[in-house]
Amino acid sequence: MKGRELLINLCKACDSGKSTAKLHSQILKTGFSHDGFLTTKLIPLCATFSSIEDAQKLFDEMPQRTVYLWNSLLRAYSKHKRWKKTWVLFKNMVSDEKGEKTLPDNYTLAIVLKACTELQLLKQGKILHGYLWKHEKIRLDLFVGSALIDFYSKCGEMSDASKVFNKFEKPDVVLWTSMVSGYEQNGYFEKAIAFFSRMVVEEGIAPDRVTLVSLVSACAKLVNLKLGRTVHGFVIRRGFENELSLVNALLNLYAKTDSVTVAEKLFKMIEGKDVVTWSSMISCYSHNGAAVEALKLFNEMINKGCLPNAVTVVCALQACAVACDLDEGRRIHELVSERGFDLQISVSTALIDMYMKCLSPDEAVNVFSKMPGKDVVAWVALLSGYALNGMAYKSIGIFRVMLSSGIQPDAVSMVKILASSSELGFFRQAVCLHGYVTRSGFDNNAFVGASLIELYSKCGSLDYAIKVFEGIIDKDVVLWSAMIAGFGIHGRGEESLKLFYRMVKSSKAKPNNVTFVSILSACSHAGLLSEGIEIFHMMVNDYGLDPGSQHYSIVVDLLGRTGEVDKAMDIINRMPIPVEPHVWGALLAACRIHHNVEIGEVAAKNLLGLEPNHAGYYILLSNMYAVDGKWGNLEQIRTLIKEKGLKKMIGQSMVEIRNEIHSFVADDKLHSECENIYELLGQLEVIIRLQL
DNA sequence: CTAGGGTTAG
Repeated sequence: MKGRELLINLCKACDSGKSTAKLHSQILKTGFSHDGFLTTKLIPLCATFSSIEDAQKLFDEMPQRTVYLWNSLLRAYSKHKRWKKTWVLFKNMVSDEKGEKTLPDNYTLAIVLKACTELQLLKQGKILHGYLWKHEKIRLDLFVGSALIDFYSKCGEMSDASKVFNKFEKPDVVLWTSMVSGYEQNGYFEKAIAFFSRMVVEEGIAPDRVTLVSLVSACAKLVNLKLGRTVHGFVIRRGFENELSLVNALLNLYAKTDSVTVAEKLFKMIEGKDVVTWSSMISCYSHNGAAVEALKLFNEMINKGCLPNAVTVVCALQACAVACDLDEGRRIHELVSERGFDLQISVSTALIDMYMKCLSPDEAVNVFSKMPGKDVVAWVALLSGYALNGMAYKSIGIFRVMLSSGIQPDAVSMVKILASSSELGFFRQAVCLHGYVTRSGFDNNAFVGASLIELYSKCGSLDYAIKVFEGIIDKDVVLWSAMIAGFGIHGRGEESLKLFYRMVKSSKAKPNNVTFVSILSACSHAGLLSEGIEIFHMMVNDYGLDPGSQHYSIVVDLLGRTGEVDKAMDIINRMPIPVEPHVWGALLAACRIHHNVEIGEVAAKNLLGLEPNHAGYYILLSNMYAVDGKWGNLEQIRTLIKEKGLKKMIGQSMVEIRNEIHSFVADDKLHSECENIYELLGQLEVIIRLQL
């Protein structure tokens, strides 16, 4: 064999840094160091086994630079995700400055378009696309095509992606898949599914594992369990059930469709679980309120030697928040700091949220203040957290600071600030925020509209809520639900019912689980027992909806308020789903009102078994004993609270004086103090909200 | 020499 051929064959055999270095020195010795073909082979080897700098050196030493040589270096940088460098290199390649302009080929364009995608260089990518008009051969290359489609879809330009796709007479499965996942990633889930069925039914193209991943993701986002299960069946028939990414996507589907038991079964069957598998299952538990299982799994994962990544800790922190488990949350915080995960905004934000939900706002603020870059999600976690901790008066100030630091709110953050303000109940602030919503063009968003309705309702201004509601012509189900709830919290159950039936009769919007929460609780607040029970039956029989534990707790509450404690107990005994704490809580509260210590103790026993660290429930129980004069039992409970070191949220009261809100820790003196201020200032409204 | 995909925070 000739020397050069031998070296080429040696390239193929290289599988380590050592063998690469050996080969390199051999090439130098035998005088082939300027051989273009050999160097093109050597560059990727160097980049993988040695360093990208060494690969660059090889390139720099070449007297002549062919398009192949450029491509190998470009690909090396792209493999190392050095996108900026890739882009700069490409510009050097095609620039005429030193008279060494090299024309890019289809390989070059696929790489560079990928760099544009990652760097979100929309304008530059479009220029490249324009360049292709004159180069049909490159343009119709399938690899360039998929890179272009991916570029447009990741820049959020699906119409352009579709234009590229349509230029291909015979798109292959990758091109079809790029479109399906493009629609999926841009939130057009139905379109993704429609595109998939066009591909399979009309074109007869067999989807591969990647296509199915995108399809399953679309099902998960649409919370479409039925279709998802069909796809799962298809996956098994095609023999893809060991494809990890695909199974992980299916696991996520079951997580998002509240099919915890199915998810558990699938999880146990998965061989070679990776960090995504574990994270998905942890997230599944957190998402479905099974925080204890989530944290158990998190520890099991670590014990089994699977290293959690930033996403995993976010899922675990969510579980801590759900479980109100401050200790575990702090432990994970330590782990996060050790690994340096807290540099990621999502992790720090999850920490803020966790501390807030565990009622430790100081620790949350501490995390927030240490964050180097704060995005809108972090700000909103902070301001919602304050509201959650009884300091809603701080939220609006934080919102202002956020705006002045140049962060643009999105629809979700508007919903959150409106919700935080509704905790406060200041009418004037509601009007201001309403103005902001209108000026910023958020008023066509159904969720924002619903939040406004809720805000006005909670500020005591049903008239304004109705105005917002009636002002929206195309009423979404969330708007109906919000308005029904609005009447409900004012005790105007009859009007809630009227509105509910108006919706059923005249609107295209169909009541969903949330609507039934609103109408049932409206009935409960107004004591409309028979009407409420009728609605509950309607939900099951006419709408085929499965009542969640929230619906059950309202029905228990409804029965409890009207004194039917035994019937409430009966309902709980016949529940087809696990009885969650708040259902027992509703029963306990009813027992307190109606002095039913016997059932009350049953409720309390179950309740404290499920949530042993919730101070509120102990207080409810102790109040029940107090009403009944069972001071011994009461003392026991109080001691228990002390022993466990349970935290009760600090009650705060607020006064608005000349547009500024002042807060006080609630005590007996406060009421007279507020009254004094009110008297002193006469025209000012005084709001006192004492919390348990 | 090359492509499309899975878990996360308000």
